[in-house]
Amino acid sequence: MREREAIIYATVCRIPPGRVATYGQVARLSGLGRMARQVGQALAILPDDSEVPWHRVVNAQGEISPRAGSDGGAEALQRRRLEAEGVRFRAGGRLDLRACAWELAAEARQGRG
DNA sequence: AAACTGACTAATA
DNA sequence: CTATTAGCCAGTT
Repeated sequence: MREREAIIYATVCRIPPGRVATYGQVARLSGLGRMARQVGQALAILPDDSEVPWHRVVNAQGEISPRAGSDGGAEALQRRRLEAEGVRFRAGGRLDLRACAWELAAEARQGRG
């Protein structure tokens, strides 16, 4: 396990249930700057049943990022897990980042806004 | 070393 | 909204 991956996993584990974060956001919060792609790579080597809530990471478009060489099983699993946490998708498989995006500042506000 | 690839993102038309 | 372009960085061949 490389250090970078450990940092990324730690950050992903900080995403609360029912909320999502973007790859770039995770990279930044991990102090990795523009390494959004590395976040994806780190999550890619993760097993589907990992304790890391990888399903709470989506792309900047607010949609589940398509995997390469997959039948869509992982994407379907990700969506099911998010829906199970209360994240609701809009038509087109997209979700409202404005509603369920993980905002650190919101942790203190808790509903104000 | 060079080329290619990938669970990305922002800007532009 | 879609499509294209440019930037990004690490891993693999």
